[in-house]
Amino acid sequence: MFQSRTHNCGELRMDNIGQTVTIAGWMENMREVGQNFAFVIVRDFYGTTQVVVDTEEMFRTFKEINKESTVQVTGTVRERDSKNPKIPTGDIEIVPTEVRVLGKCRYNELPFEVNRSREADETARLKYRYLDLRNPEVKDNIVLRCNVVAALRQAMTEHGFLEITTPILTASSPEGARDYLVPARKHPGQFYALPQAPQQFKQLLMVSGIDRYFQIAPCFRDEDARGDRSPGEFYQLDMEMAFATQEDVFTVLEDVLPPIFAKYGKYDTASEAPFLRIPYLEALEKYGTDKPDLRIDLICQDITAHCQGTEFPPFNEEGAEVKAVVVSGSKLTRKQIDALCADTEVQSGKKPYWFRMDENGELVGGVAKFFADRKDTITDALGLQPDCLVGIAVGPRGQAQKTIGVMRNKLGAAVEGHMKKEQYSFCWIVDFPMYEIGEESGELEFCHNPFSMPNGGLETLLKAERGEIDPLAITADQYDLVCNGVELSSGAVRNHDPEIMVKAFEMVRLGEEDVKQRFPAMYNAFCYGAPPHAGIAPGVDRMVMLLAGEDSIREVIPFPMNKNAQDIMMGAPGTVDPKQLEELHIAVTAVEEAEE
RNA sequence: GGCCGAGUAGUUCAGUCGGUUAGAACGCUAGCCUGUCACGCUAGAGGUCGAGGGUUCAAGUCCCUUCUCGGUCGCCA
Repeated sequence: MFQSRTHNCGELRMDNIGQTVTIAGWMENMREVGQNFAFVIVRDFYGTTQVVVDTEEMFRTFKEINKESTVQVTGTVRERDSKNPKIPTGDIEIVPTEVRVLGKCRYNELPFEVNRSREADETARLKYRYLDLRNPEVKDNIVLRCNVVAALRQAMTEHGFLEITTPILTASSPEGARDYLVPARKHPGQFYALPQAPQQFKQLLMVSGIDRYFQIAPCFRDEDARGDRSPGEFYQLDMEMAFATQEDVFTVLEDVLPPIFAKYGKYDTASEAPFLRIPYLEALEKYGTDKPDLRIDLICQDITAHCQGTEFPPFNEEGAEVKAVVVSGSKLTRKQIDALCADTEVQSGKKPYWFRMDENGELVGGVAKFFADRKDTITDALGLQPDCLVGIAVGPRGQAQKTIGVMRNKLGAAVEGHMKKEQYSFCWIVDFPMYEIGEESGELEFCHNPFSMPNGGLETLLKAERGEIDPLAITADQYDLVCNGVELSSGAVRNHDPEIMVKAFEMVRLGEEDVKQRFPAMYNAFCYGAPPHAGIAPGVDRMVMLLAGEDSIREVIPFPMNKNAQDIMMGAPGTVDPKQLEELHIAVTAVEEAEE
């Protein structure tokens, strides 16, 4: 029979010497170092403890047990002959008197070695996630996640926020990502949708008089995965404040996040409150992206004016802008530069160019010859010194910015001394435009979401309507929190006025009926007296990923799905019993047909 | 959906110009070893080279098709 443990595998010390103890855990290893003499390592959540085997009977007992079986060991604690300072329990060992197998591991060969699971094929890790999680390095990320979530809860509660859960089965939202749908048994042909975010509910809570709301909220979006984006589902620290401005929201996060990053982060936090605020357009111009990695000290520049009249055709294309990023002290070889340019082209969709100033102050390599007739001007404009490498992007503004932004990241990481990798650098991106010209439609569309309050309110929209200002110049108090080039969070001061909401929709050729139809609950609620309100929703998974210093978001999710949104451990998604489909009034078209 | 990369022993990988019996490390099995801690030493077992087709006297290697996984772009209010 299984008895209670007296100790876990991480706590025995010199003080326990002489005591009779019972531990339990997984048999990690058996090192046979002599005839009928061996060391057995037992591992549990808390650590590992060494059991010394020095009788023929015990040796035979342990030798029959497959690694990774669970065992219970009762014995006496004694001081080790040779101690191991690398292990917390390294001063002691247990001389066993009784050993019991609690859960047999039936296989003497595992899909991977537990302690080296991070090197194993990801598919195998995900299929045998329970083995993967036995690896302390893997488990620690999940423990970190628990600690971070607990700290977030505590901090938000201390700031007067109430944690309120909102429905998981709700209505499909007409905007945004693809929905996950759930058939409604009692309503043939109708569907619930899993929430992409609790956006509308939290705004309704504001109208309800809840002053400060938060939730560690599950969000569901049926979009493709990325390294930093889990397919299907993820968690946000969703929050909203009534009678609040953008600054009020910033103050809360600048108060809540830094201590958590300081306590649980792998690196130091470089940013102090208030975090740097960068207007959206300035971010695009200086960093080539709206999620700049401020650990890199490079700034992009526009050199369009200096490229007029060059012999290089791309510089002279209609509407082309030329952007440059200069990195000093470059020792990159021609081969390295080419590889870097190729990577940039893959990621930005546009080939970048380059030239450099050599150690003698001559412009050489790449497109250098096109600048030969204006060497002094360009040297002056870019502040070139010997051993400077210049990355160049050409194209319509957006394309050129994107390309130079990718180039900036790559050069910053590749050239010594331009990136402080081991720190957290925060910034707010502010003043997002309210509208943009849609690439497909060619007409005015909402740039991000339609819930934001345009700066200047109704008056601004009316001016735009009268043609007094460019609608593209209208900004919103909409903001992103960025850390190390990762978009941690997006938020806004919301539009709480039905009249302004309708007007905002009219700008994109929609009207009152569209607002009512798409957001009936919110529109109705706002007609009953809504407070001005603002909020934000930092991604929990991404935050933990940054804190853990991981590049893949799957390392901080307990049971992640693979790239194709499959849980190969559980077999999801999978087919279901025809009877279930019948109850749900669902007919499945032949898959082949669906794929045609 | 596009592009790039990968798929060879239980695992991680190597495999030259197409050429004899497809190798290494870890793991596994057996033996040796009384202070190991990534224990060490000796020996052994273990392969549908992702799948299908083709070229060839001969294919892990070349060609075509296809599947799977990863990265990336699209997408992600």
